Amino acid sequence: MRQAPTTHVFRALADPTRRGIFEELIRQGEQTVHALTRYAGVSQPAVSKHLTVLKRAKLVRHRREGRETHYCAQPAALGAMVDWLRDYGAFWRERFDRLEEVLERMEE
Amino acid sequence: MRQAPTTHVFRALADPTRRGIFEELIRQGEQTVHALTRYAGVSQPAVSKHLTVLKRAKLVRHRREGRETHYCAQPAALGAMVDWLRDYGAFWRERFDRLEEVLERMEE
DNA sequence: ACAATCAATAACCATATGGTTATTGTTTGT
DNA sequence: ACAAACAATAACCATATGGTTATTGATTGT
Repeated sequence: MRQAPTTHVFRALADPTRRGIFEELIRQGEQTVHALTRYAGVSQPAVSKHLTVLKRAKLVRHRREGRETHYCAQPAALGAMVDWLRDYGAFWRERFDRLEEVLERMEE
Repeated sequence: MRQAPTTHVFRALADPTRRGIFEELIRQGEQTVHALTRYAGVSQPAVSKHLTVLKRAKLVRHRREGRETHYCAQPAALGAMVDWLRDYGAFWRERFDRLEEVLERMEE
């Protein structure tokens, strides 16, 4: 059974270790697998597998540079999630007000 | 290892069948397990288990009425996801513009 | 009273998942 | 040339997951 892209994104971010890796890439920018392994608290192969899952969801992109591989976040893939929330979550107010503030700050 | 509430929400919505049940509850409002089973395309026990997972994430609430149980969506639990997106997804523009449109329409 | 309906639980199963250690293939520094 | 470093892959393992059928408990209609 082929998975819809939305499901790929949701599933990829469902695991806390994997979400942590993605968050780290957002915060710190491009990182090598080595650096991410130091951060993640699991083995290097585990990190590589997580990165594969994130890559399948298009949440990360990689760039080879000699013996090291640099990964960076591609937050555009979060679009699927934002769209879904707009469709199914926007009925409910409040939290979106705070999001609106963020948007206003972004206008500056 | 205890799971953070954010992880509960992400995990609950990662499964397509479960997400479908939640979407149905958002769209159609309160439903009995029976009605959801007709919709979901899996067995009644499977639906019950999915509802348990959604309940753990506080995405649904239930109300007993005689022999039937009525479930309804609690979209407030999506707040965890919106917050997370604001923190890690808001760096990136475009899709948020469309979300902004939604917010503007909601002003009316 | 009793058959039927509804929903939860139990018991089970196959597969997916998240982790490990070991290995391999490159690339790099000396 | 060669040892070390980096990252991917292989092989493996325990447990979680998503499904099933069977059963149970409660409620309802006749």
